Amino acid sequence: MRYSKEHKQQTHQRVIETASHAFREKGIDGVGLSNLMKQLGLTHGGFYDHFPNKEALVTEACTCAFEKSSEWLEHVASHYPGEEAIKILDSYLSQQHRDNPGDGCILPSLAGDMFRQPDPVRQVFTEGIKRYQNQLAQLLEGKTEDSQEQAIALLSAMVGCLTLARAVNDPMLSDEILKVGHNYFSKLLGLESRQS
Amino acid sequence: MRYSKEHKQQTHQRVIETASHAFREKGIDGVGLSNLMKQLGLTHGGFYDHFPNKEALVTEACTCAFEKSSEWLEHVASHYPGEEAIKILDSYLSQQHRDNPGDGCILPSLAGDMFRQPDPVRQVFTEGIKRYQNQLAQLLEGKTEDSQEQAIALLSAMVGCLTLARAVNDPMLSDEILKVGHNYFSKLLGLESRQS
DNA sequence: TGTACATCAGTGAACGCGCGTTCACTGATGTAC
DNA sequence: TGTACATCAGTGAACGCGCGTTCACTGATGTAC
Repeated sequence: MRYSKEHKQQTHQRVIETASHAFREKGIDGVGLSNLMKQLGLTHGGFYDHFPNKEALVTEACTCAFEKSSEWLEHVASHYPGEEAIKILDSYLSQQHRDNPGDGCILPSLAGDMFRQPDPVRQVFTEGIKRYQNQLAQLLEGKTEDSQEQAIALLSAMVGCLTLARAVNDPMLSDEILKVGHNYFSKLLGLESRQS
Repeated sequence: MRYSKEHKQQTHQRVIETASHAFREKGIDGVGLSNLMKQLGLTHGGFYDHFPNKEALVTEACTCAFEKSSEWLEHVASHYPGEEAIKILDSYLSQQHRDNPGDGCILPSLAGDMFRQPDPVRQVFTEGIKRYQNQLAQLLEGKTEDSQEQAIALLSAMVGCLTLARAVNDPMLSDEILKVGHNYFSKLLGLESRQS
């Protein structure tokens, strides 16, 4: 079949977005290219018209996931001026986020495997984390003097908290981890005094 | 070959301990049973004299890793009375720990994959995390009223911090993540005022 | 003390399976005349 | 407007590979006599 000029680009983008979701949900090794293409109504052979190999897809899919997080941060920044930080905590440490890894932040899903990945993928993560840090720092700016440091501490804490909340199979413990994390990490930001 | 009575038990234990290290270093899917047995000077066929399947090894190896963490906490508790919390942070967020995942805490290595694992493995993690929380809480007891909550918040934060420090391939950023995490999370514990 | 035998931890060939990757092919469509 | 052709996104059989798992076998050793 021959298609319009943008058709191949669209397919390329669809593969990336489907993969981005699937990787977060099932892990990188948990997603086979054959199954992935089938999800899109295509066959596995066509994959190599779009990417030289699986690793290239992984880097593009991770880039895409970080991009989504960046957009989310911008969205929060523009819609909740003055209470960005607490909104980020609310959303990041929500049951909704915990229960839908495929739609959420890539860090709790895949960061734990990063030190075992080839360098191009780690590179994408490194840049993604730096960008995350910068954007968070911007939102915290003015509230503290060391917003860059606060940003990376907050990101670390949120990632760990969501990771543990997902890991346990006891729903009550999981809920508690989210609740306690939300409570303590807002203290970390000095938000406690603002709220009370 | 026929051996002394304890010989099989010893082999069983050696498999578990080698696997426990290998899983943390290479991930569960990254460790093949054939290679694992070869590391021990055995052949892959013998594996099934010790375990019904790989999943059983995974649960035993994870249990073993949590046990090691528990011993480490006890060690800190008995050797640094009065400054347990800061010693835990020092050690957990150290370059040594970051650079040796195989010998370290299982959580930054494998917790991110747990929500994709079968239930028996998640069960081991759930119990391990509860035990971690209780032991940490005991060390914090007296310093705060809500030591259970503080314990799980601290654990979350440390796990996330080490995970990100390992994920990035920029050594300076990685060091900074550790340093900033150490700084901020000791604030979270109210240790800052104690030290200054 | 010496010999025959039972035990059983460990061996290694073989299995089916899904993986990433390759490649000769297809066939609908845009284009040239 | 109608026809022949070139394009190229997508097809699907085939590849080698490592995986988890099975199983008939081995052979050193403890034990019985």
